[in-house]
Amino acid sequence: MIFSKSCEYAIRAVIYIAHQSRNGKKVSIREVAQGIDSPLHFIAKILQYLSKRNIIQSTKGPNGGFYLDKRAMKQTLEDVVIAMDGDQVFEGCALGLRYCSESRPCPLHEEFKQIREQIRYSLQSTTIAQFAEEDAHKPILKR
Amino acid sequence: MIFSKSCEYAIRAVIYIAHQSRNGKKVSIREVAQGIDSPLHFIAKILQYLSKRNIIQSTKGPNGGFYLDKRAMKQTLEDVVIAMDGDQVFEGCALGLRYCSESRPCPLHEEFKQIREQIRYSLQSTTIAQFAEEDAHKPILKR
DNA sequence: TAAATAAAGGAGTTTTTTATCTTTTTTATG
DNA sequence: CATAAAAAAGATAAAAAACTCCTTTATTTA
Repeated sequence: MIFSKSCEYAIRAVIYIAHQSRNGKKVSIREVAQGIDSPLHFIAKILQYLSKRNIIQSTKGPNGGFYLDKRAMKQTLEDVVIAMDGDQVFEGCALGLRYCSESRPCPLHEEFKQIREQIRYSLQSTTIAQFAEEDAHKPILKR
Repeated sequence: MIFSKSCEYAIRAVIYIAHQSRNGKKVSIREVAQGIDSPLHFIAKILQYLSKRNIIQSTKGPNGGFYLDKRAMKQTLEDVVIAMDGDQVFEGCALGLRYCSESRPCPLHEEFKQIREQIRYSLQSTTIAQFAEEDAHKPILKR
């Protein structure tokens, strides 16, 4: 698995919220959980964390919920991934070797450097805003 | 992390054993653990498992240890990874969605299909035998 | 054949990740 | 201001992954 479960849920949630908030609509924890088919209480924690990290926004009380402001819409999936899993996805050695680096590469270094770069590139070039567009995700996330 | 810790150790161990067994030398658990800087008892379990799965060979008793026969040398790193982590590394959806497939792709499907293919290709094109060669891994695994 | 060596096997423990439940705080509105 | 709606916070719990220890079995060799 490239991303942790938390990170997978986070990405799915951000995509869902982006899509739902295209008309300024806010969504509750319950809606997110149903919309992306994730455990209610677990996604609650994740949303709370993403909110604290300013990846998403939230307001309490009636008509409150989670949404994305303009600034947040400009972020990329890379930001979400880094918030959740840090940058070992892009930086870490495939063999888990601490010493591994450009100057002292492990046997798989060159191969995986490319792979990591491609992962980073893919995530960098996908902005959250793209998911807000009308049928940006015809294949809906749920089920 | 692309691979599990067990898988990382497994790859490192196989590379190490391949290199050591280039003159028919067998290596003990202790040697492997030191050689690749891994927990002794943990790598013992992994080697045991790899041996049962016929990824590596072993003999008991004095002068025994782990080694690789001709057939094993012809395997690729893909075989090692599949033995340890199964094929979700190559097959699974980046967002952990069960429904995700060619006919019903998730929003990141196409991007990650390429990434997974590249991972598979890299591992397929790296045979164990390559690591047996004299300075196939100048940057030694240890430390 | 006894002793030593080395892996195999079985049975834990610890740590991390994933998941749940309950209480508190904030906010809107009748 | 009372009530309800919603997220924030805190405290556990369950499951999985990582890691350890002890006993058994197989093999060599003196």
